Amino acid sequence: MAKKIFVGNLPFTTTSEELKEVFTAYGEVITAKVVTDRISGRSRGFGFVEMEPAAADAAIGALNGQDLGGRPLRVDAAKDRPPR
DNA sequence: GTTGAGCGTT
Repeated sequence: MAKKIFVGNLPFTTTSEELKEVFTAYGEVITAKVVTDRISGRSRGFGFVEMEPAAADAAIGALNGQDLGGRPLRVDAAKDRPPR
């Protein structure tokens, strides 16, 4: 199983393809998904990326705190679907 | 046509 990465603070126009493109540049992206609000059907402005541990570490170290869309991108290790 | 802390569906 690969490592999960939490990606936040991204523009509302960002899609899963964009997220995958950005993360695939640092390693093999297993799955990339942007979380959209199921209640209203709009993007929540954050998503999840699954990659290998080495690639995930490289992507986190490279994209965490970086500027994307004019805002500091937030990249960190994600939790395993915690209950709200 | 709007918004801005956070951890997602099968």
